Amino acid sequence: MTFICPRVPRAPRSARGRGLNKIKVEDSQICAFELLASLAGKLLQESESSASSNASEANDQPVIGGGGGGGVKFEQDDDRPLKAECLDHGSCGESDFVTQFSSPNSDQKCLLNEFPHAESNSILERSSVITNPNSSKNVGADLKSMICKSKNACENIPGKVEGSLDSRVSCDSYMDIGLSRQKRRDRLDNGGLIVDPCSSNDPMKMCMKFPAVINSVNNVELPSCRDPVPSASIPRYRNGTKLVIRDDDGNFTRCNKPLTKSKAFRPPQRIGDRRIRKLLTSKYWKVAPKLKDCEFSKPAFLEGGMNSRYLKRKLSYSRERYQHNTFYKRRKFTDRSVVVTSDGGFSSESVCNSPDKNMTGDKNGAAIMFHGHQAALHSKDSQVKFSIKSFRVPELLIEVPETATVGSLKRSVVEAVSAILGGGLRVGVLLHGKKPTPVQVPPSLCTEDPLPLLPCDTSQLISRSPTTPYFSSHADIVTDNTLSDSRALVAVPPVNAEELAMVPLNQKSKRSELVQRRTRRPFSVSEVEALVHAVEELGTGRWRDVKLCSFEDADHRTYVDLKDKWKTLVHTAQIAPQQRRGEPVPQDLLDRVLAAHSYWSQHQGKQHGKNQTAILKITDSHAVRNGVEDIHSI
DNA sequence: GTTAGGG
DNA sequence: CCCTAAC
Repeated sequence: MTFICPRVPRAPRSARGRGLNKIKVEDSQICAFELLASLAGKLLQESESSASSNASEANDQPVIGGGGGGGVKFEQDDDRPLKAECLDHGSCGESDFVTQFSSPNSDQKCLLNEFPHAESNSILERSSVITNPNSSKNVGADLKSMICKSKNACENIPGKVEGSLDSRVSCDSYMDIGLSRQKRRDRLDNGGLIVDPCSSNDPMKMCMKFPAVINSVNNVELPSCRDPVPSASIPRYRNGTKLVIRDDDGNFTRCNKPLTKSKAFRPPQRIGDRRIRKLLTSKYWKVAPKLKDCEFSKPAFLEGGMNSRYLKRKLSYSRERYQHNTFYKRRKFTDRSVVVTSDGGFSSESVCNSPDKNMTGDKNGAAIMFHGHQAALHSKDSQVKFSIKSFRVPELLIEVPETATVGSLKRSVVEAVSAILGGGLRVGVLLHGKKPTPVQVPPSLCTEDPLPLLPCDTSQLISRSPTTPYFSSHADIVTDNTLSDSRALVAVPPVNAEELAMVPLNQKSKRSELVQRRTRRPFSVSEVEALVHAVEELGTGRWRDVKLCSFEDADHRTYVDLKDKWKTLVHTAQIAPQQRRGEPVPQDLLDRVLAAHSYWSQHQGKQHGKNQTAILKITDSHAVRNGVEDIHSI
């Protein structure tokens, strides 16, 4: 899975910004998916294997993933006891599962971290579970795992885990995630647990297929939140990438610059609104060299809490038309900083809206949120839900114009990634070396075939869910314990409408998804009357004047709207009453519409003055009811 | 930025 | 209502 796009070399400022700049992100490539799959597999595995464990109050949000790697957080349901082996700790206060990924290059084996028993909380439990995948088939364990990007991670200390975790990703159609009883005490200097996506059996092969390899720099650490030895902990953000795009000047994408002022004379909103809206169009998404990101994004960024509509009005008398959805959506995008890192990592960090504010992502990996729902201990149903908060794209080349602005760069990245993932995401999980029953999840919004994101055999597809690079999408993996063969069921719950709206699933829907239509606001009779009157006076070719004349205060009516309405009015007046829909328009108004339409059609509509008088006459005459012909006679 | 039309 | 070509 290599995505090649133009790269933007980090050249001297002078050099950059000239000619066609290209951005290439390819360093420290990581197969986030592998990692994710591995984690998911572990989780599932754990579910199965874990025979008994006390549920822990997972108040803390354990975070997996060091600064460099994807963070995976496993948290246990408060409500539901986790059936796992607790190490004499009774209840585990937290289910922290910290994992670190080390550079795959160096070692393709999964390293097992050992956590002090005394201090380990749920981690120990989980570790034990992992260690003994086969120990129990009763999956009472209720795991709620969340991969979060957390700043708290820094506080976490890598712990040791008894047992070994072997996560491997097979090169064939699916990811093979398995747990190995064999303890691998290979530890990285960072002391993190290493999960190597690459199959230990055939590392080379793995690497070849998955260019993205975990760099040592990008190790994912799974520190134990309760690790007694803070010193062992590795700063999460050591290598963590806060995705922020900087321009050549080092300016961050988030712009504090206020929106440009609006014209004093004409309704200022036009400029801003139009511009904003245009920016949202595909054309601008591709390249918006001359547009300042700040112009449209700033409010969203800075005014995160503000009502988008309010912002617009405050900023530029914007019309509801553009403000509402546009800003809203943009804010959604912009709230998440996207960074193109020189080290090749593409990732995003999203503002986690979830209760867990500790969501942390690793630049190298994907952050996965696991929602564990464990049924009763005796329940046969065990569910593990996870959502991908972010993940890394091994290679992404984006071509941008030299004049590209920060905003355009960001959009380009988003677009490119969206294109890559637009078709959906395939995730294969293999538990205990068993091939899960392929489960196809109808992509809720995908209309196109998914792009072969992974060199996997589609036959092994067990999960296919629409997702996006950094915008949270939720795919729930449900493990049905009733299935002895470790079949993993993947359920894709309805996605939040807003999320969907902001997540382009494919090229085709991208535009439509990006810009939401304004809410429909049918013209009232009074509005129609005002419109008719204005057109009678001004003609049909001066919509801006019509707007200013009769709808100046109606921010939600643009002159284009008025023009459109007139068009529909004319049509309405020409069809049989039975065919008309919506709020009935008084026939007299429709007659006036026809009259004016006919008149201005004959008079090219732009002159008024004398014509205005004429139209007034027309409307007052009975000729109106007799159709166009009568008007001509006038 | 507006206008005019198709979608 | 949206999108855009053409002004």
